[in-house]
Amino acid sequence: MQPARRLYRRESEESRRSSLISATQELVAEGGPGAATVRAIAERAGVTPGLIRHYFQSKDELTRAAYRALMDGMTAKGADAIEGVGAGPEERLAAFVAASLRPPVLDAGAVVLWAGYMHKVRSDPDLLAVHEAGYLAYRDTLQKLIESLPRAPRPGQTRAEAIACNALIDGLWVEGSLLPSAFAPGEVITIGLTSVGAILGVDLMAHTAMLPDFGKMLP
Amino acid sequence: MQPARRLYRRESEESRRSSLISATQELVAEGGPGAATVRAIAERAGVTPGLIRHYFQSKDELTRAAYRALMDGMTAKGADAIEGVGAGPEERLAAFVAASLRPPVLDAGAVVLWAGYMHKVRSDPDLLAVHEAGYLAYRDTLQKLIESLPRAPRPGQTRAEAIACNALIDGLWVEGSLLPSAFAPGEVITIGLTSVGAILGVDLMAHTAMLPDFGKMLP
DNA sequence: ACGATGATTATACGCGCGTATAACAAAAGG
DNA sequence: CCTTTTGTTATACGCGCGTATAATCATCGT
Repeated sequence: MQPARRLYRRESEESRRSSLISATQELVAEGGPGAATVRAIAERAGVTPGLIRHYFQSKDELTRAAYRALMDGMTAKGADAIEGVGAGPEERLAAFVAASLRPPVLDAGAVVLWAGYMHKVRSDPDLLAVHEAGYLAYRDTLQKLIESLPRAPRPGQTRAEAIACNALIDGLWVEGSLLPSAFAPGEVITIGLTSVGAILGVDLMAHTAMLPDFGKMLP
Repeated sequence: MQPARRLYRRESEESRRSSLISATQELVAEGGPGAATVRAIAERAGVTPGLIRHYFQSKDELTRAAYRALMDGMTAKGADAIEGVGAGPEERLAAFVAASLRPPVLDAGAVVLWAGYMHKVRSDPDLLAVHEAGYLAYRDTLQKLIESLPRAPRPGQTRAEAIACNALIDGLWVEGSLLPSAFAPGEVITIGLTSVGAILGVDLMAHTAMLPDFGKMLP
């Protein structure tokens, strides 16, 4: 008598693909790129290893899909944050900055995941394009928010400001996620708002009334 | 007749260790953590794989040594930049910022190397300590430079400013290295100096006369 | 009810990994 | 010049990797 063959249900292609992509992201976030083996991914997704190659031509293709999904998700969360927020340009910008420096965007797993793919971004033209598109999309959103501020900028000024604010937010995102214990609650958001305001010459801290749970964090 | 045994020279422990560490760093920078196998490292260092285990108890120990060396090297380069620079606080700060945003610190290989170790930083207490020490040392240097500026800061202000400037520099370092084609020559340094100045309320661009080759980059 | 379809499982293969250990030879001492 | 020491090479082992392919059975159209 041999062991019973494993029972299973058929699922839609979309469901399987997203399960496998999520499992890949989780494993990379938890243990780095090396932890995302086909066997581990399959186990996390509740299937057997062979199925991966039924939906993706190779592990590399799954890897690319997971990176694409990460980038899309991050920009989507940023866009969500300025949906339905009051009409004031300062308020909208403050909401965007704060959303980028708060979970689920501010998350150690996300940073490790992003970092884990970095070397592939350099060597794989396809992934480089994904990265560049994601980066520029984020920066473009930021630049449009900056342009809507009531100021009279010199030509080329908003581009430089958008790059600077983007870099500032990125840096806070990384260190705030990686060394959360080095910061007081809400400190990262406060520093982000204050500094973006200083770069742009506006007072964003005066427009934080609508940020969820932000008032409670301040001393 | 069997193939001749490979000739070799004996070398000092220090020389071997640093060769192996350099080889590890190069390989991670070029192809990510997965490319730094014991066989590849040994070949790059001009030895055979077994020698690695003569100088390091395990590959993991070599990995840790390589990360430590990266962090030490980066902070050392930052400290070098303010050695022997004119006495003005603004000049010294400008030199420090510029040095962080220019090769050899601004380098795609260094970013990939740094990113490649990120997941280990989270899971290995030893590496986390190295990272935290390096991060805080850099931030501390920055904070001391900020405190030397001719201003009257509120209590706690310089800490927040140092965090912000550090994050800004980090973000520019990453994107400037990863997407060099997205920036004009010297643009990253200009944006860094302008934005750090804006955060601190000083004009650093007025103190760039002593920066090597910087004037030539401006339009 | 049942046969066709293809999503899913099961099994196997070859390769490169990190590691362990024995054989060798280059340098140093007497 | 011969012996000792030990830095270095050579070889092997077991494991887990990504991949390939065959067997199976859940589902669906008729």
